[in-house]
Amino acid sequence: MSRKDSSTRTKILDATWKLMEQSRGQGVRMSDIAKAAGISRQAVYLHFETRTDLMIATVQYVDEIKGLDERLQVLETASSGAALLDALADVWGNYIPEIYGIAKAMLVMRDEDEASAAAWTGCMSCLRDACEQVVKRLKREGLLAKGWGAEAATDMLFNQLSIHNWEQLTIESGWSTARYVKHLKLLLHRTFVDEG
Amino acid sequence: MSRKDSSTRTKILDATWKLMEQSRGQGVRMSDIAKAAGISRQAVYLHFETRTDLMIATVQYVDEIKGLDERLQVLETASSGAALLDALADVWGNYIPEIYGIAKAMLVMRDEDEASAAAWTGCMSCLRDACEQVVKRLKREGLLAKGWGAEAATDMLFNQLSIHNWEQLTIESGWSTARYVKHLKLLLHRTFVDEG
DNA sequence: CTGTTGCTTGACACGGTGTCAATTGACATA
DNA sequence: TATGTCAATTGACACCGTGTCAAGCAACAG
Repeated sequence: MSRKDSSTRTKILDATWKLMEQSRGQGVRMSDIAKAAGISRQAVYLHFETRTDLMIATVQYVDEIKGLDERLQVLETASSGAALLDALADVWGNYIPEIYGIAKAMLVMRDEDEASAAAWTGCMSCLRDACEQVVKRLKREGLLAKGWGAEAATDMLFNQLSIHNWEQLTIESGWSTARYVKHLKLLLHRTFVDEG
Repeated sequence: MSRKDSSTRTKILDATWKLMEQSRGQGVRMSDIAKAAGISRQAVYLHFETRTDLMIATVQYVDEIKGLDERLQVLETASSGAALLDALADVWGNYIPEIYGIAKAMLVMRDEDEASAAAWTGCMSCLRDACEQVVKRLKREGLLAKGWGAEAATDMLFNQLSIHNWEQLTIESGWSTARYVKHLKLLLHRTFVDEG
């Protein structure tokens, strides 16, 4: 498709993705990636200038394949603000486990790397937009709970969807994804939806 | 007091703490700490075997001085489960900014270091206990909202207090601590307290 | 005067990232 | 068939941060 789809490049991206998922985004070296891709370590640098570069490219690669954007489009069909909240929790909550490895790697890098931070924020913007839409819809329907401004509610909703939260509840507290989604929905409804 | 209170050791702990707060827990090298403590880099290793060791000791040092335990004792005096929730949000929400630097450093290390993870979990256990107490109290009073078991509510409450959440809302979304505490309380009440 | 204690200095090993130069093998084109 | 180009290989090396080691030094105690 694009100018840069040499099969080697794709092999590297696939290898990176796979290793990141396997090791939950940690302890993966450039040499591991090279080995997994079946090439020399130096060849990786022929395609990606730095480790950061490679990670960002991988995130975009995964994003293209997994298509969060498209998944979020089911939100268009929701019949009410409350239904929107559920749909958002479903889509996102089931998406996280599919991308956790590379996402975690990005979360780690972003602490130390300006470029990673920017790239990640970009990736998350479509989710943030979705949060904003949901809040607006709730407000329009007069169902946004008392005490929440649109802005604060958006920030908080977005915050509730953070990967760290999923991480703590599933990996640390041992929740299943279904349990996570179920209680997330419960929290979101009680928090944001006014039960007239 | 204890066997290990040589003034040099304290100097190192103070320097580590200060640097961690200044740089938000990142990019602090052993040599930086040594310089800040006014000693040679090697002298640090005379007191702490590894970087991990030093971080754990610093966390305990800060914990002793800041005394989260004692602060949480005001919870004893709360008149109701709902008041407990507020008190918990107040105490913890105002505690985080005071220890964010070293806490962030631990959060980063714990991803790669088993010992750090264990130490951090230990530090957080008193907070988790507090969460459990609050939930139990709510339940006893019949005010724990429908849909929540004691266990799930505890996990979720603890999760809501995570430093990552504070980090995202304040540093990323620009909230003040007061705004954070206020909306945290709002969320906690709506989520967990049954308004008959 | 001797030992011990706490620290200094300087050198070094290791692991991971990133760079560089020389080489090879495949393929296209004249 | 000769030539040039492109992608990849090999091996060496620099840089950084952590952690180790050995030798030395200054102060203080018996």
